[in-house]
Amino acid sequence: MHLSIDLDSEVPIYQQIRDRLVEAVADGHLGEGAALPSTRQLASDLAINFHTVNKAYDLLRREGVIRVNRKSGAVVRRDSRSGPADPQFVEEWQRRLRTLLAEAEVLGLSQAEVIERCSTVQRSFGQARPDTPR
Amino acid sequence: MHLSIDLDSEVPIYQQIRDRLVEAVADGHLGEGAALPSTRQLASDLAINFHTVNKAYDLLRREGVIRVNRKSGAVVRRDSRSGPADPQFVEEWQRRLRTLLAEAEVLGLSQAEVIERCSTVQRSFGQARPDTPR
Amino acid sequence: MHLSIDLDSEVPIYQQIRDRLVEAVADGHLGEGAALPSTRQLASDLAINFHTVNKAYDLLRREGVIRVNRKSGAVVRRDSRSGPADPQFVEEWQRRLRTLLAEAEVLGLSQAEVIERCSTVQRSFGQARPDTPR
Amino acid sequence: MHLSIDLDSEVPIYQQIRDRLVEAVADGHLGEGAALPSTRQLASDLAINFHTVNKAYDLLRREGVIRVNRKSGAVVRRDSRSGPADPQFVEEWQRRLRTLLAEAEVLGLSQAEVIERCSTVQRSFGQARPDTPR
DNA sequence: GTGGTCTAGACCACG
DNA sequence: GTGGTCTAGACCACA
Repeated sequence: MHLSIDLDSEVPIYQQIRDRLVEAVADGHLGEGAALPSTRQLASDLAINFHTVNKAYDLLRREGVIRVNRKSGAVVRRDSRSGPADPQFVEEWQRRLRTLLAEAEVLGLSQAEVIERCSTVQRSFGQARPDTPR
Repeated sequence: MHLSIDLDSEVPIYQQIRDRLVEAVADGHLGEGAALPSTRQLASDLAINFHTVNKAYDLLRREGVIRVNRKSGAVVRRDSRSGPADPQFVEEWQRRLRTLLAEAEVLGLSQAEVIERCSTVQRSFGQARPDTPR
Repeated sequence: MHLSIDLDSEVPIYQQIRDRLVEAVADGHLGEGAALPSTRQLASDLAINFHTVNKAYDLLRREGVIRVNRKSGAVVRRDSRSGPADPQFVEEWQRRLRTLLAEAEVLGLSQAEVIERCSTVQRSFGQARPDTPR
Repeated sequence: MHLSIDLDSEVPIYQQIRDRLVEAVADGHLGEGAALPSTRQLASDLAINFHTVNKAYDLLRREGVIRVNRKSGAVVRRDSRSGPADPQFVEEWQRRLRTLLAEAEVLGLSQAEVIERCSTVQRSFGQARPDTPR
């Protein structure tokens, strides 16, 4: 398991870990039931402190993405086939979508181009998991 | 000019101000050349420190969204008709898009529904500025 | 004997076993003198390590709920008809009661509703053991 | 603000802090809007590390009991007059109630005595806030 | 001055 | 061997 983390980014490291793992679940590299590396292992790989990884995992656990088991470590609990999640999360997600699309407008990206980029990203999610009907 | 700010959000206030203003530009409430309220005025309206507003304006300036002039105050420099912006910004935007779409997958939103939501938001941007050709 | 255990709960498994067994004694499914399953049997049923079951039984033994005998296994030592227990246990129990009731207040449950819920649970305890005078 | 914490308890310190604060909210010592001491201040008072207090506050924040503001610190967000909370929390609360009442049975407390103890505790909650109708 | 992040290391609980 | 807790201290972001 390799995650590309930027130690100099203004985005907190634990948040980057969380984001990369969510992406890995979305694109099918980590399916439901897949085991994540142990906190200390991943911390060692990324050359960071294990508490930072711990915080990322804890965040994912609270979001319902993984479950953490003292014995077997962290395991993916829900992926794109797990059905709808908490409406509250969806609402919050929608707010961020609005902001991101507003930024695209100001950046001068046309609405059609934005939709095209969305579709491209979505297709990349399907690739590692081609058997899933949509 | 009214901006809805949540003082208890985990999102920094200056970031919220920046986000709301970007949205105002995107939906046409603030077109190119439009004047933003003075920092002290806005700070007073929102009952916050004017340094916080200053920080938001400075962020928008560095992003190329507004132009700040000592005597005429802050003015919108670019809106959705201003043509393409710095490719570096676009690249960074694309990364955040990928993360946001990955979250949607994990939340269980179908790809079609996500595209639909994007389109809906984009249409809401067009409404206050119907004269803009696309 | 079937106990519902959640392997992913934040509550330790041995604690869950202990809790379920205490509830089984309270609701009359396990009366004074009743034999508990052997540690290896129960561990096999729950698909967990038998050391974990051992730990639960040891906890119950120290609490005075069961008696453990090398050849006859674990037997219920006291149930609701056994008379008052160690005042120290009662005192500690009372502290936890206070915390739990405080949580109910903060959750917005009315005091009357809380009492009602208590009574309902207590009635469920009486059902499997209707002969006990109160 | 003084909280009685047992450093030698098997209950984690951050959990004890959380429990004591919930009780303080329930009994009216901390009403809605009341300010909690700063994390570092409370840590100093209790002679513990501020990270431990931090964790307690974070827990309360996630439970919806307090809100945390970079400027003004932690403030009580909901007390017993705030109306019903998340049904999921209530359900989890009910499970713990069942376990606690089962323990009372096994301890030899009569059902009537348990109800009496509940009522006594509840009356103590009303004392510091006598104006609240129930 | 407030909380948030990250590091570092020790010790414990769990299974 | 896994995660959880606590301590300790540095540095930064926010308002």
